[in-house]
Amino acid sequence: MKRHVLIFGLVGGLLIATLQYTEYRFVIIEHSVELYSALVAILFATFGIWLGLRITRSRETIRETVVVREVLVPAEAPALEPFAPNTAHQQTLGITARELEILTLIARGFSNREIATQLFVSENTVKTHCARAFDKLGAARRTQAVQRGKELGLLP
Amino acid sequence: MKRHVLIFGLVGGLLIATLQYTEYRFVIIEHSVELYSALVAILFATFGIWLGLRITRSRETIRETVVVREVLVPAEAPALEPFAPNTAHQQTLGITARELEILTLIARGFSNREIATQLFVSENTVKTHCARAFDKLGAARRTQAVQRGKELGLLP
DNA sequence: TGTAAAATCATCCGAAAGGATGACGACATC
DNA sequence: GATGTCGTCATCCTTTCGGATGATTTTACA
Repeated sequence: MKRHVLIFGLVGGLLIATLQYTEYRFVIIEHSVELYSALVAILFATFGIWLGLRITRSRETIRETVVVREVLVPAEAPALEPFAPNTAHQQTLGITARELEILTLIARGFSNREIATQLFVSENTVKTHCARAFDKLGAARRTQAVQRGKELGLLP
Repeated sequence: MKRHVLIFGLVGGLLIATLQYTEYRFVIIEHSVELYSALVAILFATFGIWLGLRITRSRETIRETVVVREVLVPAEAPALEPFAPNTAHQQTLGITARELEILTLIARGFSNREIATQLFVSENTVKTHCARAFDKLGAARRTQAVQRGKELGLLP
């Protein structure tokens, strides 16, 4: 904690030094004194805020060690339901069955190559389906496509 | 954190230096001081905002983990909204809070670059966190990591 | 005060993914 | 027979990811 005060003083001194050094030039430009003082004020204000945040931080971390260690069993075992994809959204978006099939495989974490192997098609085909599905979902990445798919109830 | 102070001082000094250097030109262009002051103000404002976000970030993440653990205490009632990640699995796998944070952003479909922007860190850092999280989860791809994370109750 | 864990950042390199585009055959429908 | 959709496959090119590795800084804790 001592270090912060030291840094504070150091920066302050440095600013004051530069202030003294550049003072004369600023006098030449009339009315720039107010500007300059405002700048310094802003500078010190932000720095002060920073310092305040910095100091108040270490106090809250102590609380963390107190609370920990409890629990288990979030109970996350949904029944084996066959999952019915939302065909309404699927059709309005124009997503074909094949594209949805590939989307589910993407959601399970398979790569394009693995998907191609599983479906007995070429990797290029998978990529084409991907591109079309992404376009229809408005997704730029497969993770985004998965997220959108789950939002729309297309994926389990 | 020392680096921030250094950057702070550096930017300040640089600005003052350029101020000195360009002073005469601004004298020639009469009364452009207002424009100049506005520019400097904007600069420092953005810098201050950046600094503030940068500083408060780590504190918020810490506070978040505290809240999460407090939520976990009533284990019998599976509350719907605030989603409590399974800390048991998280700790046995050695997944840190930061890694989990990045995992959730991955699950939401963000790219590494987007995540880096949101968290105010470099893309390289995000990639490092990714690599470690993937390793701990036994995942080779981000989609796979998301799938594993959901299986383990780490992600909503 | 020293240490260990965590977080940060970087570089190199190869693999994977994505965009754009064209093409071809099967099949259904009008 | 013309048209349209779907599935298939390809090439070229760019971007993104991921692995490996090393380094520094910050934080927590003993």
